[in-house]
Amino acid sequence: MATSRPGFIRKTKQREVILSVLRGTDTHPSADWVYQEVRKVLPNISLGTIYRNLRILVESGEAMELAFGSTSSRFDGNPKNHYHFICDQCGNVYDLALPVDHGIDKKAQEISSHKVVSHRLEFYGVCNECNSSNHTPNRGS
Amino acid sequence: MATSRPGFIRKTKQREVILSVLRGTDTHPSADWVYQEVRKVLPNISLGTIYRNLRILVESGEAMELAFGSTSSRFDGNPKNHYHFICDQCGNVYDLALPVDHGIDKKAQEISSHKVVSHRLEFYGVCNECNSSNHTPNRGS
DNA sequence: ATAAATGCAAAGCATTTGCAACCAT
DNA sequence: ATGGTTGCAAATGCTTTGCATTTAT
Repeated sequence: MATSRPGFIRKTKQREVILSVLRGTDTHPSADWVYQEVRKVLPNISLGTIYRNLRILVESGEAMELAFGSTSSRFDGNPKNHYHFICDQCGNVYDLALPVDHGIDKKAQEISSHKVVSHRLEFYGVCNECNSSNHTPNRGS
Repeated sequence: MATSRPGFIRKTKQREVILSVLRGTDTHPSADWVYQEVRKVLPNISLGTIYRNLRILVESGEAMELAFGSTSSRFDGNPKNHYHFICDQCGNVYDLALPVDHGIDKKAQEISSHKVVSHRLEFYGVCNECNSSNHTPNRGS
């Protein structure tokens, strides 16, 4: 009789594909981008399922949710803390190889008296790509 | 004839009050909170005007927009860069007196090859207030 | 067999926008 | 007088949710 336990999370094709899509890119995609990708494999999947599973993945620590402007969230298949660079011009998000500074949490805790357990650090500016296209001299026109 | 210049931003009672409300609090309020406050002074103001003006203030550098979770944006009347602490439990946002590390932008630029111009740093954990209510021993029940 | 998960569509919310009236310049 | 600004309401866009059905266990 103990064939099912309440609170158990089943393994489904949908969640499997969603996670693999997320792991297979470094573009920090939106839910909709994931949707379009997953649809290539599972044409009948619904957006609702994408959102539900992204949430499950984030809550179980297998993925990370990134919220920048007031626009849509982006997701990262790499769950361990790392820093990002966001291009002010094209909006692309890049991973940074900068080592994570764990000491800073302690420092913040000392001066604030709150219990600090983590931090999030993002850099802004103009990315490589945008920068080079801007500098392209436009002879003509 | 030169009585009006295109692109000029007029001074209005509405924007004035919005900015003063924003400057008058350290709670990093949402647009709706600002709306409710401003309404006490200007009962006929509309939410749309709040949003339009918050945007103008942010773009002109007089305020700052903070986006954390996928919920609503919060605004900060202090436009110069400083760090925040967000309580995972109650969601409150606090300013931190931690000095801003400008050198870190340079470091990020070196290892990334992007043009880094600024950064944003947020700490997470449990705030003072939540922490003490949690630790209150519950004798009885 | 059973409850978790899905697909679908409707609902929810924060934010934006079109437009006629209004008002600062 | 002119065009930026407002209030209002409708529209948008992302995300969530209710429900009947399907599916993993």
